[in-house]
Amino acid sequence: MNISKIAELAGVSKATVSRYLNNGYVSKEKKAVIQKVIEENNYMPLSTARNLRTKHNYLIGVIIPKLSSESVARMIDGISEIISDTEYNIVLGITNLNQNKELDFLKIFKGNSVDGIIYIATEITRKNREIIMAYNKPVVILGQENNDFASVFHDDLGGAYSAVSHLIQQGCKKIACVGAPIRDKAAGKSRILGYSQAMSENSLTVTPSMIFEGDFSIESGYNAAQKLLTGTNNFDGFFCATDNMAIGVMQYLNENKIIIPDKVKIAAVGDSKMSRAINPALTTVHLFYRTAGREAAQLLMEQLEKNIILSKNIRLGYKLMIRYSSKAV
Amino acid sequence: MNISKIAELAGVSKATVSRYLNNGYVSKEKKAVIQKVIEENNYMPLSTARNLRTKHNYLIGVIIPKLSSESVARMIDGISEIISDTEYNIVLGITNLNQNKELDFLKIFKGNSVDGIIYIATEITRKNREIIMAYNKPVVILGQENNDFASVFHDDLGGAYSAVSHLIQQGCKKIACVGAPIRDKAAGKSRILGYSQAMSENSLTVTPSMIFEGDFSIESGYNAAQKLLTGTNNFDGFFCATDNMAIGVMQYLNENKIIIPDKVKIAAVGDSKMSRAINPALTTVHLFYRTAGREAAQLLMEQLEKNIILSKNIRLGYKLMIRYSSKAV
DNA sequence: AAAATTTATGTAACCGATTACACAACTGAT
DNA sequence: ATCAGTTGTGTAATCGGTTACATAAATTTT
Repeated sequence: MNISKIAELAGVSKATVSRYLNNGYVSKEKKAVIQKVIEENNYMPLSTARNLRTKHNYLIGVIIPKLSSESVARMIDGISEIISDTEYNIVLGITNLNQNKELDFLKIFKGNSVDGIIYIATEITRKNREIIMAYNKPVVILGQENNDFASVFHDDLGGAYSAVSHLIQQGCKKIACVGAPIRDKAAGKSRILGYSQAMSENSLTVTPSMIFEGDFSIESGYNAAQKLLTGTNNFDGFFCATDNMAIGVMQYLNENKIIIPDKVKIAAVGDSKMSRAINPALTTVHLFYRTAGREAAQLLMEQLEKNIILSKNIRLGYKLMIRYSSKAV
Repeated sequence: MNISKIAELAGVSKATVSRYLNNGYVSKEKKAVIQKVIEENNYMPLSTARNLRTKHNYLIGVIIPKLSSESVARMIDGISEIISDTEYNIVLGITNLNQNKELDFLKIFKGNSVDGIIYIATEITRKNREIIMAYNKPVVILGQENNDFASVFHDDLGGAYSAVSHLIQQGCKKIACVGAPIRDKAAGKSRILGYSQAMSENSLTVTPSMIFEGDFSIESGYNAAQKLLTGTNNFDGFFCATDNMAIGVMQYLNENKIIIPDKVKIAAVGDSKMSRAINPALTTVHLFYRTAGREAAQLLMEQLEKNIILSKNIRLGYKLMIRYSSKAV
């Protein structure tokens, strides 16, 4: 069933049917006939054909490192909240933290004709930038600041800074840092920087041996605690770049009967569901992931609607959620 | 830049360029020229045009209730693992547990021309079935058994049965059940059935007041515990249809100084990351979500490749992960 | 009442690829 | 040397919509 058959059955030209579908000039009488024929035949225009002519695809590509991460899931939920009011749909590109896959998806999406891209990047390399530059459709970088393109990001540095400052206020003198990979600008570099800044502003020294680079996993948090607590190191605080790694740290402390928050206080970033569920509840920085997703989607939609390319940058705040893991005793 | 321009620049017809792109007969010499021109111009064929002609879209629709659920995330990870080896991409339909949205997506996907659908359904109503029936492309129902269409699902009943049997073995006599909405065939109905079956087979009575219907959330687990433990009820065990709700139960027990597993033992279903992270670690049934996603994707791919519609049904097993929360004291 | 505008409709071109068909040239088998 | 099969290429049709253009009728403005 196609537009020509419908036109034939309705006794009009296919142009008229097309106008009916796109709210063009059609008389009441013909409207009624066309509607009837369409309903009877359960006709639905083939989007491919329309897309070819109109150069619209009503698809936006979303490139993400992985799904099984609460922060990513929340951002996508935010995106989908905005998208679902429009006639756009989301095409997912899951890279599994593989740099080449990111490039692949950028290429595929270019060819596969999505109308725009939301890109949750870990690291934006020169190559990535080149591809995006050559892409003549709107792109929004989500989760990290970027001056070349539109971006929506969190105040990772500020968040980390506030968490570490809080630990210091609660009496910590020697705070370890379990960071994320530094090539990850937002979760890695910025949060470690926030840690360092808070420490130095409070005249607390930071040595490289106080910092462990984890990989986001619970296990790496566990390993971090194990490694950091060997020898004469007697930390009284842990700052973790992610809740997940903090949970690993807590597991290790637990197993070794190091009481939280009596002996060691902990703070992290993420405010995941788990941070509230575990015992003791974890002090952590809330980042507005869902809002970030919404903002990114809105920014993309604005560009698609107005058919322009913006390079607006939106920074979102944070909120320190103080819970039991950092309580002064 | 389109195929005609490339053809012109390469001094051949566009048919030859198309053959070059699709591994048809092209002489070595022309191949070289075409390749050069394509590279110089960074040409990439417009998928819309190809799709219109070939009736392929290289897109599969994945309908899910929500993303911020570990089980769903794991299933999609499994799907994407299989998909990423092909030239297909995933179009996401997030329904937010809204029945109408499910219908909408089924319709949109039909028009938007995805080549097949993987449908993680909660409840398959008559209307849903009708739409899918009318859809002449392959559909795989993921997460619940279905005789009308291809499906990949877990042994929810068996899993729940084994968890409850285990609690009984550990000495529990009076076990409460925190279930999921019964209209959810898999997580709701089947798991409650598994609970009931294990109880009755061990000559333990079940009354309606021993069952609470939660909504998947941690809060509903908390509320369930609160409600179930009022009055003279003195449960010595809790079976929860999901880890999330079990965590809510544990929070309540914790706050009320009811020691786990000494006073009350707990078992759940899901084997989420959280179930390992919390203290005490939660005994829970592992379901092979990632595998399920892979199987569903493979089943869909098989149908797409062979251009047939199958209604194969694949049941996956389970594995009881025994942890501290159900330890006999 | 004439002119200008809006409404209504059909014809045909177009979007950018694939592919059936025709035909030629080359290869190998008889 | 002839015939069949494989390889190579161009022309033109096709997929199913949208839209520029032409034209006519209905409506509004002057």
